[in-house]
Amino acid sequence: MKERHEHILGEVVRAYLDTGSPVGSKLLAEQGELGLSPASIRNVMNDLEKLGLLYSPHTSAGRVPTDTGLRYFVDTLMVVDPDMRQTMEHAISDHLHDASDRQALLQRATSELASLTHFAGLVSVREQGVRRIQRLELIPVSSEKVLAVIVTDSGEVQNRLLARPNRIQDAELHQVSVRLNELLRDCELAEARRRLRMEMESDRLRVRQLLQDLKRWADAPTQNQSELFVSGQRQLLEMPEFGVIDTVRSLMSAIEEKGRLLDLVAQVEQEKSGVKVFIGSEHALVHMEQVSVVLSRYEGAGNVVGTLGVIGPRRMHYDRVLPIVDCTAKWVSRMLGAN
Amino acid sequence: MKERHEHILGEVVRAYLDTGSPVGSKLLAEQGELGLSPASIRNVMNDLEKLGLLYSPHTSAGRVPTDTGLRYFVDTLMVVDPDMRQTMEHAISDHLHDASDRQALLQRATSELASLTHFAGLVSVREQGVRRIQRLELIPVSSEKVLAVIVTDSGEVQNRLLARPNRIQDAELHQVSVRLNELLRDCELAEARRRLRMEMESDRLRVRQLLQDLKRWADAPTQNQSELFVSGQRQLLEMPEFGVIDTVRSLMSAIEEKGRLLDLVAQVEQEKSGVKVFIGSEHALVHMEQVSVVLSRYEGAGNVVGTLGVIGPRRMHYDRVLPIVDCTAKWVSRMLGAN
DNA sequence: CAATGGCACTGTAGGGGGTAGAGTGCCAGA
DNA sequence: TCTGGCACTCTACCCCCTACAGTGCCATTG
Repeated sequence: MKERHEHILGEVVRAYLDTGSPVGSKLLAEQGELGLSPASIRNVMNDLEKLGLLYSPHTSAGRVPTDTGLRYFVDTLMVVDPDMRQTMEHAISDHLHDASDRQALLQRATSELASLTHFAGLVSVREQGVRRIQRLELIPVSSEKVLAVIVTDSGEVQNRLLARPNRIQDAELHQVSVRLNELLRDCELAEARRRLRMEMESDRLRVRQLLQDLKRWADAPTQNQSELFVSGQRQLLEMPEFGVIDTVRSLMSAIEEKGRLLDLVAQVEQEKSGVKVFIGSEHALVHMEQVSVVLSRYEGAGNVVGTLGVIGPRRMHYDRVLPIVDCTAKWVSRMLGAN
Repeated sequence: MKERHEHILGEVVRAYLDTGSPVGSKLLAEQGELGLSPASIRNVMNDLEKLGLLYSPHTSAGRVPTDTGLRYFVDTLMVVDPDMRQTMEHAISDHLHDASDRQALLQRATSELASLTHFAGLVSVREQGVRRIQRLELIPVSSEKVLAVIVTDSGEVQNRLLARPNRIQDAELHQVSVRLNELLRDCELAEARRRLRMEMESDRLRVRQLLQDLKRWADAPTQNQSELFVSGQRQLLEMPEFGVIDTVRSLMSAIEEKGRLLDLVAQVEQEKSGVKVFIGSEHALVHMEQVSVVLSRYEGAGNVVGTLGVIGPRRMHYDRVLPIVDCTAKWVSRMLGAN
């Protein structure tokens, strides 16, 4: 591909990203970036159309970049303004650096992604491999309830209210707590279940019911093993390309059917790191040909792995969005690593 | 108002709720419910229009009930099918009865509201009056982090990860925990702040930094003092009346600007209990004249008070939605009371 | 006197035709 | 190799027109 072709493709993409409407040869010529007459530009555009990088909606409209055209732009033509990247990085670190816990961190990450890009921000968490119990604590809450707190090695905290065994004293409860901690520390979930069952059988602790409850908890399919945080859906409604209610509808479905979107995409990038872009039909999500997804993987201590990014219209300023997603992923990784 | 007028108003409302389009005299006559000719029906409809209960979008369209018309229907004409109510009650209790904690309960309540009504379900929680600390626990998590858990008298649980004081042993940490429990038990937040400050000054515990962190936590504007759970926004997109993107937009804004919606409405029903309905412009939310809100108050142990309900199109089957909201509120109250 | 059938009136939805504008492809000429 | 010119094509939009639905009013009827 000749340099001129690349140049013109770049201009078409830029103009299209700015305006959203098909761009014609006249417009580009008047813009004066390339010092060519409309006719010459038309010739080149014709070539680009034959190459499958542009296409015209109809005879008398301008040209719109195809998915492949945008991909070419993202992969080879796009340059990221270092100043802009710097600014973004500041904004991101400002918002993330003092998050109090993992939950808060990820929540802020989504909302920061959303507010910087004006699209919907997504963050998914997945525990890779098996979780270990790092700590288990029983806290008397009332005469009938005990609060059980479990901390896993990935820094996740889970609470549950359990029934308090009859007439058990705070002190005794504390002993049970200490004993269970010895028993279950650094235990995988499966192992924990096994040990709890054994403990129940020996019933040394007069707290059969409590153990039963704990075991039931451990038995429950660990639903939040894969979570998804989303924010800024509303901003998608502001996008002119989503004037058609149908697109919004499928977009929202895709987001609400939580896992599917990210699971699907996360599979693809199992090994790779760095930012990945799925433009239009590349992600093969039905009815979402007008939608692009920009994702990056992040990692933290204790086998925490996740994917984070934004979902928005195909026509987005990739040169802005990519660095934002990239920086956010790096910061989240850093903060989870320091945990 | 004569019986015939009421009868016809009822039929108009029912037909409108079913179809969503203006209903004409011919349709009602053919339906055969009232054994009158179109002309007679027209006369009555004319009266109803003068009374402000119906209105015609234009000369040659049928009639649509006004907000006042719908209100009259809801207040005096509507009858609730007891079988239907029974079925709903079963569905609701099935989904709520085994919720593990408050958070889970309320979350389920929203999603149940949403799935039964096909509109968006809302549940807000507000701590009425001052919260007291019922229990505070410090749990060592790693060599650098301590998990602080606070249980309030309303049964709410909050976690936060704090920095672990240098070289402090588990045993000592436990002592601090016991000591703080004595100090802060049954304390209001303001009082807790005061005591923490005093404690910090005397610095008996060599854990100044930890106390500082705790105090900062207590200082933070208690954001989740008023929470809002929402689910089923997506279903709103399916409603034909929201074909116009603008309505959806304002609806989503109203929902996202969390508190405003419910706060505003909750004020109105400070003292009253039971289900309240706000039809169209009655709630005075801008751009939401086509939207109705059905709410009910619920109460739980420990000063927990909240509002719960659905938000949907003005054209909703009130005879279905009202009992659903009512039952849900009753069940949530019951379960929070038993806590 | 209440109910009805008839009739003229009115506003909307939706289809057809006509026009302005934008952009293209191609070709001849510099 | 680039450019200006020209014929061509397609859309967006405006306007008009008709079909239709439902009304209000009035004279008539039981």
